Amino acid sequence: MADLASRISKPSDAPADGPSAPAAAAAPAQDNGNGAEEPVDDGIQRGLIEPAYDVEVKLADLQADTESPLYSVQSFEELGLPKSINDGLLAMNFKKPSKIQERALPLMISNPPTNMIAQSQSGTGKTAAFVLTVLSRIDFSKPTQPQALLLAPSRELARQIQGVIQTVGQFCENLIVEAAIPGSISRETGVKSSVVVGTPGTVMDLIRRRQFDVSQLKVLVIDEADNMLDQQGMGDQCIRVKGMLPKTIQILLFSATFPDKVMNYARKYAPNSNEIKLRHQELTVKGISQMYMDCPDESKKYDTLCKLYGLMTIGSSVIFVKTRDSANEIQRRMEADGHKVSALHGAHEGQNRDALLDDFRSGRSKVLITTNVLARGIDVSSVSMVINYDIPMKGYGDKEPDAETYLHRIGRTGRFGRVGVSISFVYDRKSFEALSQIAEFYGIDLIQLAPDDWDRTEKKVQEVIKSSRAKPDYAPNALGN
DNA sequence: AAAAAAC
Repeated sequence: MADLASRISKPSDAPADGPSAPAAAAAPAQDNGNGAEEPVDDGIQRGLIEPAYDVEVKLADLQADTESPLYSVQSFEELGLPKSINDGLLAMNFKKPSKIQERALPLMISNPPTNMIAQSQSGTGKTAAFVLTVLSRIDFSKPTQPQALLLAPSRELARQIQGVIQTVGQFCENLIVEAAIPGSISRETGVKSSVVVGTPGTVMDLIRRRQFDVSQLKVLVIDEADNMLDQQGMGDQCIRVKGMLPKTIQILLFSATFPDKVMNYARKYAPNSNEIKLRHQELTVKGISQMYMDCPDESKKYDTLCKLYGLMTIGSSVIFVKTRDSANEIQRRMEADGHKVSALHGAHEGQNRDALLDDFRSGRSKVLITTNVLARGIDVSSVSMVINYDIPMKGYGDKEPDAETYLHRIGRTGRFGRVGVSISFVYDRKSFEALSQIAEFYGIDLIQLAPDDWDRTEKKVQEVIKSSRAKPDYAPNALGN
């Protein structure tokens, strides 16, 4: 692959240009119209960023006809939730609803229950929004009667959501939350909780074995819904699961991305929904400084990765690769080269996966090499750098860049107003053009880094990462850590 | 040509 003639630019080249190139950051002044922000000259955002946010709310016919529903709330108290739930929010240091929460929550908790399709940038509080809705619908006097079902695309995300529900609901008496993931539900007893968070296959299995009584379910939440409904296999399972649930169940679909094609499925799956949708130019998170490294050939990607190790461990970092095998291979080589890294993917045992992620969350491990299994939803506030070792491609044959997965991957940093860095590796025309198309899709510029100008790379990355260590003054992450 | 998700 070391075809020097085919690479786009030498490391020492001036920033790439041309309409389809990821142009070097061209001094976008951040101006929120109130003059409070200093213009910056390098495209790097510093400190805590209040996300610019333009929601488009489309009301379901039912609610468009009524005047009563609140369209926006300024505080959680206004929602009129039980004190136990408000106490949970307080304990998590959730002081004020995020944008998505203030718009979506009143629509979701109102009666009669109405379906919702909600889109919001990564790290802006979607999880807490649907968790509050779920808790608002639970009758706590029936603690072992399943009343809410939440589906997620990976065991890691299901466990994380389970943790958020338990934390927000810590003052709710008799709240039991179970994860329906492989190995978690006892074969003897079956589901014995009011809230179930699971992956589609296991949930299907439990329902078929009659170990999960779905007759009293009030609400179905599908997180990462575009992925869940679009994926072959998971899409079918989601449809079958829905077919077995009460017809009146409230359906809530959440994601940071909803490609047009999948929006059609979503509207069929959750008919007559309220909708909150963003234009794709508004989907990138301002706090994430998106960079790319133009490597001379594929083998230099590994060398570059090793050079970045010192910067990766200032905070925590996630390295995304295409396959399980390359995750293992890079881990093996890095360890042989004296770096401490771990690798998490679907070939590992469930318990091993749980332990690896727990170590990463707690900071015991700081560099995690992984596949797309962790691209979506995973919330670890200390992640200050995301590396796209391989540019995400969709479908068979790697023909098309996967802009949605790119956005979800980089969204593992810059959570809740924090700042972070993403570095995408390109090394040939194909990877360069793929990244260019992604940049064009979102209407963004990427900051170019050159492998042989290490001083500049270090400076660019450090500027962001050091400021990311500052404590946020609002909205801690969804796990409250 | 991948990953994920069930037994």
